[in-house]
Amino acid sequence: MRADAQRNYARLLSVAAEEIALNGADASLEQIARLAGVGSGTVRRHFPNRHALLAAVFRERVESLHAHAADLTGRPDARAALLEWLTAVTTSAATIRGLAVALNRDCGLEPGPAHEHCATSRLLEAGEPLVRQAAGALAPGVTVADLIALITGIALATENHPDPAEEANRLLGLAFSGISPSA
Amino acid sequence: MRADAQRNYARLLSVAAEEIALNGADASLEQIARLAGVGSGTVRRHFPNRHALLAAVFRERVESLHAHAADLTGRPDARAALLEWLTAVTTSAATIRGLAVALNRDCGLEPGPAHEHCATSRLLEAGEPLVRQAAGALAPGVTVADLIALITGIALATENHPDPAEEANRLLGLAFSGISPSA
DNA sequence: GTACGATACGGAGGGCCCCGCCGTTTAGCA
DNA sequence: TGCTAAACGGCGGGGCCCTCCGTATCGTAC
Repeated sequence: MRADAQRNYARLLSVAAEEIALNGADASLEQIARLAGVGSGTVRRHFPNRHALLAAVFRERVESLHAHAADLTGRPDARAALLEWLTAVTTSAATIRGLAVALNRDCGLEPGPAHEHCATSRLLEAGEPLVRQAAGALAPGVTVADLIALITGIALATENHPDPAEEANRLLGLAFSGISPSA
Repeated sequence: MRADAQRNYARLLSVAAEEIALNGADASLEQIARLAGVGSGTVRRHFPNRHALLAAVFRERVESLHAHAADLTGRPDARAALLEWLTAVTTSAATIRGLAVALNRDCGLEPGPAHEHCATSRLLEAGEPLVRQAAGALAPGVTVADLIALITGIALATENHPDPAEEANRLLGLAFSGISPSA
């Protein structure tokens, strides 16, 4: 990768992060190009579509959640470990504008090599051991995918709330323990 | 309202319903105008913004859910009644393309007279008695708003699933009884 | 230090969309 | 039948996405 390409890539990533934080996942790619001082073609060269840009912007955060999950595996209280991780994911999804949308969208991609390395897949990988560990304490049939879908949904639904993270975590807590537990 | 205006309104509503079912809540307003055989100005005259169009398109369905809730109040098993209604709402939100997005968006409106009569408010009104009845069987602090938010989120998150309604209801069931009930 | 090939860049152009506006048509009443 | 207010259609401005291609720049080989 040429030096100027690297510079532009970094600039774009940083500007895109700000712009997405400001305007959500539908931020204007042309505006990002303008703010980064590059042509619109350069954006599309580095990121062939919006999804690629979102993935790149959120990559670090997703990796950090991945690492967090790794830290939690093997904890004596598997249920608490799972809940801690789910809370961390929820907080990120509800706090970081655009992340929930990005997670939600890459569920709609056709399978393929790109799909295997997308943010959602990384989260599924990360959470799978935690779910397996806690399986005994979970309702039958619960999968990591269910939990990630639920969190994504909760984050999307609380986007307009005054305090998204708090509200999202409250809903997560309700769903985890049960809205109407006395079955 | 003049006769021609009524005709156009009806045509627009019907065309919009099809087009939204096909392309989601972001369907092109100009395309709707074209299909209805009217000018784009006519669309904007009847529906000053996209949200107004969505509200009108989904009005009947929301009213039907409202009525369903009324039918269920007073049932002996309050918990089952609530769950039945939530299931109906979930099925609608997951099946009818664009409805979940519409519900999610009108949470973001500034308060005002329009906000009081929006689809979400109608659902809140409808569900409130059911929640009150079932309060004894619910986790402390649960509100109708929580449940509607959760359902909206679930519907958004399962939009890309092969069978959205089934998956959405499965997630609803999990959240209702608890993902990890043994608290 | 220079010359060259590959790589990356920028921006113009086409298509679509939303939105505001205004001249024209038409429905409904007198 | 004539009139007026309501409703209509579509034009023009602005924005965005996307493709494409001539140009500038980087890095290397000599």
